[in-house]
Amino acid sequence: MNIGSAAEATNLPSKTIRYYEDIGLVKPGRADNGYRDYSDEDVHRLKFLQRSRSLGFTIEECRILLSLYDDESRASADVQTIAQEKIKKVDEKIAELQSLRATLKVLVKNCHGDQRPDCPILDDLAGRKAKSA
Amino acid sequence: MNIGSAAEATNLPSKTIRYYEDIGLVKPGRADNGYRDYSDEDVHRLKFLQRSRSLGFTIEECRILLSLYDDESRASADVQTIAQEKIKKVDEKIAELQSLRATLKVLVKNCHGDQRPDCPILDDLAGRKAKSA
DNA sequence: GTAAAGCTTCCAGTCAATGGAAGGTCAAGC
DNA sequence: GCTTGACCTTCCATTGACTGGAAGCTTTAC
Repeated sequence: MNIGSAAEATNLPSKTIRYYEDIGLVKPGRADNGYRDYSDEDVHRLKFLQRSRSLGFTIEECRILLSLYDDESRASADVQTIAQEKIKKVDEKIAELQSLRATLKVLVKNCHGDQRPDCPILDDLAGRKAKSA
Repeated sequence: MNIGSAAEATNLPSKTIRYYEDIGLVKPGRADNGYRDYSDEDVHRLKFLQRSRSLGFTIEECRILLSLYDDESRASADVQTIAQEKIKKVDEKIAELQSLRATLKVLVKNCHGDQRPDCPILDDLAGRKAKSA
């Protein structure tokens, strides 16, 4: 299977697939004409990568997950630990964004949003104390 | 004021402050010895940048906000629009992370997390259908 | 035969810094 | 006066995970 078909099958851009090869995540064979040739197994690994990347695992985490996937004797607990750590990180990120959102909301609410040049958002960014709304 | 003091005053690393100068966001003067010399106004701009970056505005958005800040005749509505767009992006990101989190939770829940080699998380990543928990 | 699509490699750029090397300057202590 | 260390300078490389583009093959379609 050529890279274009692999790209279609995995929903990954060809560029990304070549990049994954560059960093050693997949090792497709080569056809006589020099084109990359993806086996079903290669495509499977690419799908694995697509799914785990879309779940927010970093490339290095994906590398570990793949090696655990390859390791017939791995402990299921090892994988669970990685996933749990990822959930924790996601939770932290969500909390951070929510706090950010709250601050932005306050700023927008206090801003009259018309053609006048005075703007409470800029005042806040500049560190000036805003009048209470 | 030397860069170290400016860094302390703004809670930004010196490296970052030099970078902001590189990309034209602040233009400190120079002392006779070649050291950067930050005026109160410079420090003020740096604080503005620190605050707006920490609120999730990109560098380019900060550049626009600063130019609006400099522009005595700007309309408050322009700033409000930028902030509202940012809120929308933050909302999208939060929703995405929450969906991600839900998926990870399901995976972890279905995983027995012991020393056995079979692992529903890897099965899912590999695209195999998991047995319902 | 020729044009387009698809493949190859290689290099540069993205974003927002961050790290480090090589070297100049300054203040304190002896 | 000398040394030590902190602080400053510039410049270049690296991060993460791709993405874009150029130059040049091969294959496919008509």
